[in-house]
Formats: sequence, C-alpha cells, structure tokens
Amino acid sequence: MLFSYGRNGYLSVAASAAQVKGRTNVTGSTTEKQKIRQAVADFKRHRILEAATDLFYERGFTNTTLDQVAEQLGVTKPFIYSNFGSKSALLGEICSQGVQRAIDAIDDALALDVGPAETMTHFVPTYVTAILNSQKSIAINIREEKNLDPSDAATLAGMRQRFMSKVEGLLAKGVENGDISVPDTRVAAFALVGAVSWTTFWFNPQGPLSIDEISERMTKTLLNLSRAKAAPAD
Amino acid sequence: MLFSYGRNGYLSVAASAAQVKGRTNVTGSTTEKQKIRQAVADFKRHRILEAATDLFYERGFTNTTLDQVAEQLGVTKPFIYSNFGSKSALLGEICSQGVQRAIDAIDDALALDVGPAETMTHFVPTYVTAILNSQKSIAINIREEKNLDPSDAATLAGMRQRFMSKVEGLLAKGVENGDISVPDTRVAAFALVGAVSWTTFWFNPQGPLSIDEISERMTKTLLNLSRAKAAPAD
DNA sequence: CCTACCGATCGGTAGG
DNA sequence: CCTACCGATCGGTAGG
Repeated sequence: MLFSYGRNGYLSVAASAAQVKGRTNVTGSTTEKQKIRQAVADFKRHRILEAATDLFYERGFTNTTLDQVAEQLGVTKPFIYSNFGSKSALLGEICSQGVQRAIDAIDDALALDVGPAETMTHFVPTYVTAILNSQKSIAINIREEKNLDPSDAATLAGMRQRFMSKVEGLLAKGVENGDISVPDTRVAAFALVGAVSWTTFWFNPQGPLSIDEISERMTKTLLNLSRAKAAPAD
Repeated sequence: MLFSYGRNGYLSVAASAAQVKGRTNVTGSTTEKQKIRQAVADFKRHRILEAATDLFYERGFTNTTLDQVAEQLGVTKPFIYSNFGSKSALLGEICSQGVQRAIDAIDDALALDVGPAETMTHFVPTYVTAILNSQKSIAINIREEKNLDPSDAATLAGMRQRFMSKVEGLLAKGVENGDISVPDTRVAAFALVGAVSWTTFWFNPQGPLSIDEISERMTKTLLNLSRAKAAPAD
C-alpha cells in the first residue's frame, strides 16, 4: 500500500509514521533513541530500494527474484520481508519516487507565480533533469505498471493524472494570454511529457551528453514545440 | 528467432518459407493445395497472435499464461506450441509488428525523394497513424523488452536503431538546407519519436478523439517542434 | 490437436 | 535476521 509521498519520498513517510506511532515526549519531539532507530530503519529501506531498483531496471521486475536482491545486499530474503510487505510493495515505492519528482518540478514552477512563458522556461529544464536523475525508477514505472498491486496502480494513476492536469493547465494559460501556441493543449501536454519520459530509454550516463547538456537541448526543442514566445537565451 | 519482416509482417515470412520448403512445380509457382494449406497456417498464426496481443496488452506478458491465450481461442496449449516455439517467440513476433510499421512510415516518406520539409509533412502523420493503429504491439514492445529472447531483443534493437538513424538523418538534411531548425538533431529525433510512442499509453479508442484527429493535432505540434518551415495549412 | 503430466522456479513464511 | 521449507503456478512436452 502506497502513501502520498512528500519531498523526501518514503523517508518522509517513515518520519511521519515515527511521529504517529513512536513514543514522544511532552513537547511532541522524538527522543534521541527513537531518532537513531528511525535513521537505521530508513537506511535499511533505502539500501533495499536501491538494490531492487538496479535489478528491476536491468532484468525486469519478474525476472528478478528477491533472493537476488538480498544477495546483492549480502543478506537473505527474510531481511527484505522485515522491511517491505511484498515484492510488489517494493515495486510500488520505486515507481512512486520518479513520479513524485515530476510533480515537484511542476509544483515548483507554478509556485513562482509568474507568466506562462516564464513558468515554462523554469519547468521544462527542471523536469527533464528530474526525470534523467530518476531514470531507473521512471523506466520501471513505465514498464511494470501491470505488475503493481491494483491499489498502488490506482494511486500512481491519480498522481500521474494530477501531474498531467497541471501541465495542460499551464499550456492552456499560455494559449489564453498568447505566450504559447499549440493546436491542442491536451495533445501538446502528452507530447511534451512523452518526449521527456522517453529520455529514460535512451539516456546513457556513460554517453557523450551529460544530464545538463541533454536538459538544455531538450528544453530548447520542447519550447519550440510550444512556440513559447520567451524562449531562454540561445 | 525473429526474421526480417516485410510489409506483411509474419505473413511474408510464412510465404517465403513456403516457397523455400514447399514442393513447387516447374514454373516455381506453388500448387493450389499448398496455397490453401499455407493460408490455413497463416490464419492460425494470425489468430494466436491476435489473442496473445490482447492479453499481453491487458495483463502484461508475465501475468498472462498460455493456457489463457488458448482458452480465449477455444483451443488448448499444445495448439499454440504447434505454431510457435515458445511463449517468448510469440512476444518477439508481436513486438516486431509495431516496429515494422514505423519503419514503413519513414521509408515511404523518404521514397518520395522530396525536400526535408515536405518529407516531414508526409512522414509525421503517417507515423502517428501507424503507431496508433499498432497501439497494443507498440505498448507491449516498450514494456516487455526484458522478457524477449536475447536474439530477438538484438534484432529489434537493430530495427529501432536503423529507424532512429533515418529520422535523425531527415532532420539533419532539413537543418542543412534550412527547412528545419532544431538545437540537436539526435535529441530532437528522440523527442519526436518519444512523443509519438507515448500516444500508445494514453490513446483510448473509445475516447473523444479519433486516430485521425490525434494524428492531425500531434502532427501540427511536432512540426512546431522542428520549426519546419512548410507546416501543413492550418 | 487433445489429455495428462512433469519439473523448475520462486514468493512467502515458520520457527528459532 | 537466518535456515529451511512449503505450496502454487505455469512453461513446456510425452504419448496418443
């Protein structure tokens, strides 16, 4: 079962869980002992997610066994089960990480509260960079949707849909005030998101272009797409 | 093991296999009996691929059993094995169908032997239409790459790469003669292909927009992206 | 082209 | 947090 993730992904969930369930003193703060225990638990979960992300990305979800994930960490399978309820729960958390970064990118841009053109020039490079930095979880997210628990699939679908609405809304505002020109805001929003999501399938960290270089070139390309009037200085 | 597919996909493979292996008369033509037998074999393979495509698309490759595919056809599992060597061979053929349509689209456009701008205005709508008409096999192709036999994965990777080279080459020609303006032809080619491939994840045949309507709007959006000088009349 | 079956894999857990 | 195991699933095939 997924939660609604904040900026720090599963870490923030663990942190709030600690505040709800942990023993707290009169001022509501957690004791030192609890903090350490929590940090250790976070660290374990983090390491497991890291190993699982690598393997799911390389071999695919179904072709990866939890014994392999455990082996990569130098532990045994029950260790994983002491931190995650099931194999698909692991998948759910991995998928949510990437989507959350995308939502952060659009929320940050909208929070600037500036005109559509300027919002776009802030959003697009931030978004591309976020996706490239989450390459594995985004790729897994796209590929393994059918292997999610139905409730996780629904949560993630909701997150994606809210993200798409915000992007489309931004384009619509731009069309309204003349900053942006596209034939159809919904189709253009999907084109933009598709072009960016697709980078996860061809970006090679060992390749000739750095994340920043791809981000810059993709941004120019996509601002062409929206015919945004205020493109970044080239 | 995949073959190199012609216009008719696996059908052409079956046809040439018949010419190689079947008994032929002096003029090299096949007998009526052989034609009928071949047509029946083609029909069976076609029906199996159809059912498998539907189920792989809905539930994912690993979550679909061959017993389910057989059940949908009203036959039993050995029937499938009499027509395909393995479950992953089925997947390989399904994946190759969608890719082949994309290659046909760029080859058709290049065969016109006209300027880059005009080639683009022919290629993009044809390509979008082809992808939307192959929605299921393209989506399966993207999702299930890790479940392919290694040799099929290599064949498909080669097909995709040749396709990408042609698209990028077209953009490069346009940049050269001034028809097209993009910051980086490789990045722009991936952006274009990503935007189009992504339609397979949001297009709903029962939705408000027909394939032609999406194709038209996506084409305008993507010709903006390439800032092609000769956009279709709007 | 079906009935009937094998054999390997692997997610998940008991018990300590 | 490990050892050891179960139990279900399912791709593939023998034999007719």
